[in-house]
Amino acid sequence: MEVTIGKTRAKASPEVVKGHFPDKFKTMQCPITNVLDRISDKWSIHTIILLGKSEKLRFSELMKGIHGISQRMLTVTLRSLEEDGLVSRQVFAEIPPRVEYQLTDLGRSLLSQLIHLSEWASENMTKIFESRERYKTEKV
Amino acid sequence: MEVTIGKTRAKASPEVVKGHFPDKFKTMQCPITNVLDRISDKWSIHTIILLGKSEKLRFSELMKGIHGISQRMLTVTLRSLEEDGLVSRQVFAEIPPRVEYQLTDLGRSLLSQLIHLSEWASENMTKIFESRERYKTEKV
DNA sequence: CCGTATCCCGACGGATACTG
DNA sequence: CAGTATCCGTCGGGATACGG
Repeated sequence: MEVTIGKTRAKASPEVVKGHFPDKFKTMQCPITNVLDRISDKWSIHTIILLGKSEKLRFSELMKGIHGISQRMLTVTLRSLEEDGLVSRQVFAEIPPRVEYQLTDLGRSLLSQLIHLSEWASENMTKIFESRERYKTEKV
Repeated sequence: MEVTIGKTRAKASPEVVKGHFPDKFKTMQCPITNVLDRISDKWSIHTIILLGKSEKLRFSELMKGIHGISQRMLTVTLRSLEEDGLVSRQVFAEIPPRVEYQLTDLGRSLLSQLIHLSEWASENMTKIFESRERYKTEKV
């Protein structure tokens, strides 16, 4: 597995090469990096894991389930998950409006990976915290 | 597996509750979130994967291997990986100086998780890119 | 209820210059 | 070589207000 990071633009104009890279160049990065960037997003991970626990969830249910997320970030997160085909969105023409989200097959296949990752985190966080403490005191 | 996101401060003073949360409160988040935050960092993932390919690597070798990273971010990344006990750092008292980094056992156990994740990414990125294209055209 | 639009602050991280 | 220190632009994302 070859992972190329950074911008893989062939030959950009010099004034673009220097300085910061605008958003439009992000899509031209290494594909794996590109995909991992989305996946590794904090809110995305938790949204997917939460959706994995229930078949379908409404917007407001997700808000309650993901402690600390703002309405804006939930919307943004759900849109990009939908864009990537990981989550499906169904709007009901009712009053009051109802919108239901659920994982797609692709989303569920990612879920299992994320569960492994978060299990690793929960199994090893004690070691990590101990290591941080050790590092802190050594620094003093 | 219960995942609590966000700030779990019990009762902060009102003027702190409102507005942004400074760095010092990040450590008081949910442990799993806390650990995942570090792990899901773009540069950390690639540093770990690169270190997984070789037994030991020098600072300059890592610089070359991780395309696009700055000296500053490599230093910062390596320090936090060392702090978390995922990477070990060995300094040789030579002129010119030599510093070698390698994964710890903990780091290697994380590596296998990350490899699974990036294999998932490379297996499914076509689907994801197709989905993004579809989304884009639907939006028009 | 489920968003979108706007404002705005502060963290992230690149560029650069300097050391042991 | 392997960093550290500083400056500073960019942008993620919270708060808020409003729309269908």
